Amino acid sequence: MVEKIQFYPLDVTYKVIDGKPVIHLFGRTTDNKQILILDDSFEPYFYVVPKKGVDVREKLEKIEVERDDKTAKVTRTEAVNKKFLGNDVQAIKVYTQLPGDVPMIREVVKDWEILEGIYEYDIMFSRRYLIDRKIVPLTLYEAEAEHYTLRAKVPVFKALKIEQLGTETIKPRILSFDIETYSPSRSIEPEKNPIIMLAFYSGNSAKAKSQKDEKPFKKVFVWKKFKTELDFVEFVNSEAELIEKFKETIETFKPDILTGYFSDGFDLPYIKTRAEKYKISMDLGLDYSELRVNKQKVTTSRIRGITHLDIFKFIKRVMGPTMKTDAFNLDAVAGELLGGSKHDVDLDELSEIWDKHPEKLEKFCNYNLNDSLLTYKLTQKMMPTIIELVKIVGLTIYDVNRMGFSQLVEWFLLKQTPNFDEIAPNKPGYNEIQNRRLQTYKGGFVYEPHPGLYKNIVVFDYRSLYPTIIGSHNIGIGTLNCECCEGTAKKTPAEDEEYWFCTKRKGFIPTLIEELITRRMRIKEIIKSEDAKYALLDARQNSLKLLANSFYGYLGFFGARWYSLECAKATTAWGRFYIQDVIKKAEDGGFKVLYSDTDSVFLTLDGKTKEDVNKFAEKINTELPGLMELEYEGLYPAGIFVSAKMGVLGAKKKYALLSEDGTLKIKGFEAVRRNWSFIAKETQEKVLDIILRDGDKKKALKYVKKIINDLREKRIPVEKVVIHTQLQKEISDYTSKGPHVAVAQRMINRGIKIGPGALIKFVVTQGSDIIRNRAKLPDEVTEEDYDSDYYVNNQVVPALDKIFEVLGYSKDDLLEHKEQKKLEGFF
DNA sequence: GATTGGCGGGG
DNA sequence: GTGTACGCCAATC
Repeated sequence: MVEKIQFYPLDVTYKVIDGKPVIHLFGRTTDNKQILILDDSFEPYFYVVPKKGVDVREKLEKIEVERDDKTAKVTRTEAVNKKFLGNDVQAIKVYTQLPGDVPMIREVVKDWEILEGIYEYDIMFSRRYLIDRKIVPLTLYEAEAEHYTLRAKVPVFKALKIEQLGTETIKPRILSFDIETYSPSRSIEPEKNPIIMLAFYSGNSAKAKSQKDEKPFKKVFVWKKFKTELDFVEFVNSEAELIEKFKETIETFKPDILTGYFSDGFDLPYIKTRAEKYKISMDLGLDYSELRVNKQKVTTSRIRGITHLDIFKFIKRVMGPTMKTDAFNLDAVAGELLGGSKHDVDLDELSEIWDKHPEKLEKFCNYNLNDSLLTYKLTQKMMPTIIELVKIVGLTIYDVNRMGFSQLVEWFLLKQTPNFDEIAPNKPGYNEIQNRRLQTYKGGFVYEPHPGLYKNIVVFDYRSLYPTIIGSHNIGIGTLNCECCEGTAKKTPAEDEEYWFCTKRKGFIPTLIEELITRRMRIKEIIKSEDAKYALLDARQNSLKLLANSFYGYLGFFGARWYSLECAKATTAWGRFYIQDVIKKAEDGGFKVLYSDTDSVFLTLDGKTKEDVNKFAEKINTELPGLMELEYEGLYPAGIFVSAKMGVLGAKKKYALLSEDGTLKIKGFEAVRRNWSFIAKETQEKVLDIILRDGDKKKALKYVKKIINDLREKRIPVEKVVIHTQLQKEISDYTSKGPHVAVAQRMINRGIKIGPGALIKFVVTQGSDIIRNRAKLPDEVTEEDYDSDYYVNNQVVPALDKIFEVLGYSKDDLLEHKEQKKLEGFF
C-alpha cells in the first residue's frame, strides 16, 4: 500500500542490500515520529572528459576489475554537455553498481592518455545523493512510500518518490548528556577507570508526544548509594548497569539530536571502551548499528539515525574567532555565551570521595547535571546558526558540525554545481598542496596613524569588502584571463602580474557570492523594519555573512578545489585599490586622513561639515561597481591614536573613540585585555574617558596622580591590585617560573589541587626579593602588604605612558609628586 | 626565521 | 565510507 509521508530528513547513510546501494534517510514525521525512508533509485557515478574527438564510451563500458572475489564494472555511460570552470566540455558520466566501485574504476582509467580528466570520483555517495536529489536536511519533504521489512527501531518505508514541500525547518528534540569518570591522578584512562556518573538534560519532556506543557527532563545515574533528596538522582548497581541506562534513556527519549561537550573525543569513546569491557553492545543506531568511534587525527563518534552534535567543536570553530575567551573549556564558554554559571566543585576530590566518603557525592551529581544543562543551553543557543548553515550548505547537522569554513564554502559550491552544469575541479594532490603552501601574497593596505588626539572623526568602511569585490569584479577561475576580453577588460591593479576577468559572462563563484550578499541584505532590511523573530533572522544573516566572508580565504586555501592564487591576489589588490582611492579622494576633497586598515578609513572633518561628508560618500558610491558600497560608520566627537612601541608612527589597531551617543570604543588597549590588574585597566579606561569626553588633559593628569597617590597611601583595596594569569601547563613543566607559577606552587604545597587551565590570582608584595618570591595569594595580604611602587611603575604607568605621550607629557610628569607651575603653563 | 612538537577539549 | 582530516603556540635549531 502506497502512503504519503511528510517528514524532515535528519541523517543520511547508505547500505548495500542485495547488491544494490540503498540510501537510508532518517527523519521525523510531521506527526512527530521517527522514521526511516529507503531509496534504492540512486546510482553511483563519476565523470570523465575525453580528449577532443575521441570516443571512449565503448572502452569504458568494457572495464571490469576484480578485487577480493568481487567484480567492479561500469554499468553504463552517458554523454553529457557540461562546463568545467566556465568552459563547455563534452563529458561522459560513468555509472557503476556500487559506490565502492568508483575508486576502483578510477584507478583503471587514471593513466589513460585519451582522457583529458577524471572528476567527482571522491564525493561520498550519501552526500552526492543530497546534492543530486536537491534534498536539504531539516526541511519538509513528502515521500510516496510503502512499508518495507527491515530490522530497525523505527518504522521503515521504501520511497517511490520524494519531493520537497517547503523550506520551514523542524524543531528538533535535543537531549544533552555528560559523564563523570573515576580519575584519581587526573589522568584519563578509559581502559582502567570506570564511569561513575551519567547525566542527561533536555528542555523537552521525557515523553515524545506532549508538545505543550513540557517539563524539562533531568536525570543523573550513579552507581554508589548515598542519602539524597535530589529527585533526579537514580541509583544503579554497577557501571555496567549505568551503561545500560545510557542506552535505555536514549532509546526511550528518542532524541533527534544527542549533544555533548567534546563528546566526539571524550564521552562517547569513553562509553564505548567501557561497554566493550562488559561486552555490552552499543547498538544505538536506529538500524541497530553500533556507535562508531573513528579515531584519527580528530576523533569522531557517530550514531546512525541520531544526530550526534559535539557543540564544543562547533562553538570553537564558528564562534571562536569572535569570542573574547581564548580557552574553550565549558566554564569559560558558558560564562561568555550564557552569562556566569560557575560551579564551585573541586573535581580532584571526586575520586577520593567516591572511595571514602560516598555520603558527600550529592554535590557532584549537581555538578554533573549542571554540565549537561550548560551543554543543552549552548546547543539551544547555537541551533539557529547551525540550522541556517545546514540550509545554505545542504548537508546534515552532523557534517556541518564537523566542518571548517573552507569546507563549508566548498560544499556550498558543490551543492550548486548542478544548477550551473558545472563539473567540480579535483582536490589537490600532495605535491600540489606543498606548492600551494609556499605561495604568499599581499594583504590589506594599512595607513599608519600619526599619534595624536583628534576631534570630529568620521569613519567609513566598505560593507563586505572582499565578497563584494569578488562579485563586482567577476573574480573566479572560470572568468580569469579569458580570451574574449583580452585587451578590453580592465586589468587588476596588482603590482607583479596582470590579470583581468571576463566582462561578458558572469562566473560561477561571483554569481553565488552575490546571491549570498543580496540574500543577507534582504534579511537585514526585514530586521530593520520589524523585530519579530529577530534572533532567528539575525542567525540567518550572520550565517550568510560568515559564509560570504569565507570565500576570499577559500580561494587562497591550499586544500581548495576552486583554489586560485590569482583570484586571491586580485581580491586583495582591488581591496587596496579601493581603500587607497577613498584616501586619495578624501585628501583631494580637503579632508585629513588619520588612519585606514584594509576596509575602513578614519577622517577628520577639518573644517568641513557633515553634509560635505555625505556628499563625499555619495560621490564615491555612484562610482563603485556592483554591490560595492562605502558605508558611513559614524561620527566620533573625539579620538586618540597612540604611538607604536617602535618607530614614530602610530600603532596599528590601537585607538579609542568617543561615539556620539557617549559610549567609548576602545580597540587594542590593555583596558580590553586581561592579565593586567584591575587598577591599571580601570585607570587607563578612565583616563581615555576624561581625555575624550572632557578634553581635559589636566584633569586626566590630576586623576592619575591621585591614583598613584592612593596606591602609595594604600587607599586602593587589595581586590584592585590582583593580577589574573592562566596556568598554561603543569607546574613542573615551566622552565621559567613567573610569579603565577610560584603562587600555584605554593597553593599546591598548601594542599589546593590545581593544574593547567587554572586561573591564578596573585598580588605583588613589598620587599627586595625577586618578584616571584613576592607574589602572594590575595587572601594572604592586606592593603599594607602590596608593593605600591610595583603597581605604579609596572602596571599603571606602562598602561598610560603612550597615552600621555600624545598629550605632551613624559613618564616623569606622571610620577611628579607636586604639580609644577612651569608645566601647567604649558597648556 | 623556519621547523618541529605538543596540546587543546574531557575527568 | 566514492573521504579527509586541525590549527595554534612555544620551544628549538
